[in-house]
Amino acid sequence: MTLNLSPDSRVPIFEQIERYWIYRIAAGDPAAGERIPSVRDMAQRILVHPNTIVHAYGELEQAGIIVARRGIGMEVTAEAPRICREKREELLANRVRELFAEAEQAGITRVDLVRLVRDVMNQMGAE
Amino acid sequence: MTLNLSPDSRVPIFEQIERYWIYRIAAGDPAAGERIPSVRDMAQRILVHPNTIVHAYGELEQAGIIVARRGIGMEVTAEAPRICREKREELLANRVRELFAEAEQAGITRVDLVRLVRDVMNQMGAE
DNA sequence: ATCAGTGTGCTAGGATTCTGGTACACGGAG
DNA sequence: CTCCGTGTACCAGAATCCTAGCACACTGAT
Repeated sequence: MTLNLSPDSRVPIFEQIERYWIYRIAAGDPAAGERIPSVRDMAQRILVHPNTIVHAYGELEQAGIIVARRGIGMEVTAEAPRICREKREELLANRVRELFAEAEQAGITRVDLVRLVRDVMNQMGAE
Repeated sequence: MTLNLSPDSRVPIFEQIERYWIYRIAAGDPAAGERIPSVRDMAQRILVHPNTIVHAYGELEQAGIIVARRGIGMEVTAEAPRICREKREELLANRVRELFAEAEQAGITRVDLVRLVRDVMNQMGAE
């Protein structure tokens, strides 16, 4: 799973970074007690200003997902896996809700929406 | 079909207005040759600054959906219905693609995604 | 003690979006 | 012609996001 930044996306970069770690921790890769890359390290990896990383990490810390250890790094908390799995569900559910809302405003019936979903799925390949 | 503005949404207000008319024209309500509300009238209706309406209408005009008639108003072009139906499909298809992309990044299998879609659908009621 | 690496705090500027206000040009009704 | 409603053009400010740079405080290894 790689972080693929979209600078032109409407979701801010700091939030793309935030989601990236939420999804990774939810998947169990950086487990509780382990650390995620330092602010400067992460900034250099993805070619983003350190302040943007600080912003993203600040959100994760406020959510209780990581804890800052001065001189050490950012450590994944014990509750992080549970929190991240919850947030993952919430994020995707919101996406689905947005899709339904858009379809409703567009006057598209659910049948046509299902057909559209199938078309897109086929178009993306059976991956 | 009512314009329900979301000022806190990530999609700019001018683009919400633009989509609103695309969906309405695609549905055939303001037919070709008819007019949509003037800049000032629309601004007063939805309590938004006229400049924001100008921005939205400018996008519609550049897409060939409306044509500005000075002293008269904004008139729906003959090609507008076709253009708007195409754009409607494109907008929704993009939403679906975004959902799949997000699910993939989150490490969610398609089976679980389908289950999530059903849950949200049931939660929204059988409307 | 010294040093490198870490998180933290601050100020500043550019880009985009929206709001606010003003002025000008065009067309139809009186 | 005069007036009103129309689209158009400009300038300015607030808010958010990102970039940029700098200084400071803390931790561990040397």
